[in-house]
Amino acid sequence: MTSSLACSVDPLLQANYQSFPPSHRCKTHRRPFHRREDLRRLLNQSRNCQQLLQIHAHIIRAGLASGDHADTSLLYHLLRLYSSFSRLDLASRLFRLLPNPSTFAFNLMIRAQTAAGEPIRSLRLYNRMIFSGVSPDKFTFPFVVRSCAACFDAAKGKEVHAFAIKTGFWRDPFLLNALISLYFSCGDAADGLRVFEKMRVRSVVTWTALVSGLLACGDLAAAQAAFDAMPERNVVSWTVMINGCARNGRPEEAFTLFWRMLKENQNPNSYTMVGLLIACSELGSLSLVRWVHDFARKNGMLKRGFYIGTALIDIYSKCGSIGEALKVFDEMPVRSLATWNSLITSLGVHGRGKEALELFREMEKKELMPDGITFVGVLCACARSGMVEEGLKLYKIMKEDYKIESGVKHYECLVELLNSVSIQGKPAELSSELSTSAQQMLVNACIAYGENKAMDMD
DNA sequence: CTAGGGTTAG
Repeated sequence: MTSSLACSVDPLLQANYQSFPPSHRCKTHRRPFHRREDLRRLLNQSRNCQQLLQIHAHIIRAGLASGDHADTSLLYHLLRLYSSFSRLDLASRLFRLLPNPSTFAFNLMIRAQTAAGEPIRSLRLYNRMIFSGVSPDKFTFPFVVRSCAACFDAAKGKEVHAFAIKTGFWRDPFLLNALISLYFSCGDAADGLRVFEKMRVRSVVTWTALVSGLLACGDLAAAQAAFDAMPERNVVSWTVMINGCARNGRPEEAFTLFWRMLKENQNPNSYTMVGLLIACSELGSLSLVRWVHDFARKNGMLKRGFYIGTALIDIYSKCGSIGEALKVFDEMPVRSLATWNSLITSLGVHGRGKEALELFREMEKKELMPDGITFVGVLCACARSGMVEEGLKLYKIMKEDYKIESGVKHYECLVELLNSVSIQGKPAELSSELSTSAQQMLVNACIAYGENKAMDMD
């Protein structure tokens, strides 16, 4: 029974087909599907990745995955669905097995790689596409330019730009808008502006890309002028401008823009709220944070997503209200790593080290991968709550178990840890306070920190 | 299958 699957190339899928419990397999499908229409219908109805894998197995069994009867449209459909479920791993496996990947297949993969935060792979794929003689189309170029932007590679962007001109896509608005963002985000304002000026039809998106680019270069005045000159504005344009003011030391203007936006009947969304919260942190006004929070709640923006919640935790804490930060965390429907990091850091800063560590443990239990920022949070929490031994133990865990490189921030926390020993009035002989291995680690850390500052403190 | 905008360390 395995033979028909075995020739089908991918052990993962073979194992997958076999791993379905017989009951499940039989209930939905008595026997493998052979008809393309059935398979297509199933693909259209699929709600999760498990189902996709199952259908994939059926496609293979029906002999439609390779050879003379390969049904490329089915496979491309499947490829699209894998990437829409953010399963880059499965998409790449499938992609590798396609006999002659079409432009469409390459486009899907190039886009999926960038979306997964792998812009370099995305660019490599583009190179391979060109090299193997598959012609790019109008979809390809915007994806590739966005990958260049993610790599801050303006030179590669120019190459792609040139090739797009050569192949006749020089006036594609999707490409040109992407190029504006690319050049500005690489600090190349002159080229960004040149693209903008050459465009004959400028959509809201084009204008917004310009405003956003000018803000990224810190040119608030030019951005403001461009914003005022826009023929029409939408939520994104307003949000970009609000965010830009908030991040460039003009929090009041961020709010002024927000009132204007409401007056012009533009509906703000969660992106807008985050911009306002950044402005709040600049203003340090707890009541204003509460107002924004309330506005977001009343407009149903807290029911999904984690950006507003994460920003709220950070800002409530910075405005002194750790209680409200905790409440936000508890009520969040979804959390990201940054959400956890934010609360851990907040608790630490507020001297509630024990709770910070509890939260860290809970995170580990949930098999959420901590990162360098998490450890800055826990180490700082330990330092401020005088938990020296725990701090050093965590530092060790960070390096040995999680293989996270320590950066300057981590060393700073270690120095603070050391300080906290003397703050507590225990004179600087760490010997009485720390285990031998802890002492050794501390010494090593201080040496690695590169200066004797740390040692001088005791 | 296309575009422009967001969270955490300091």
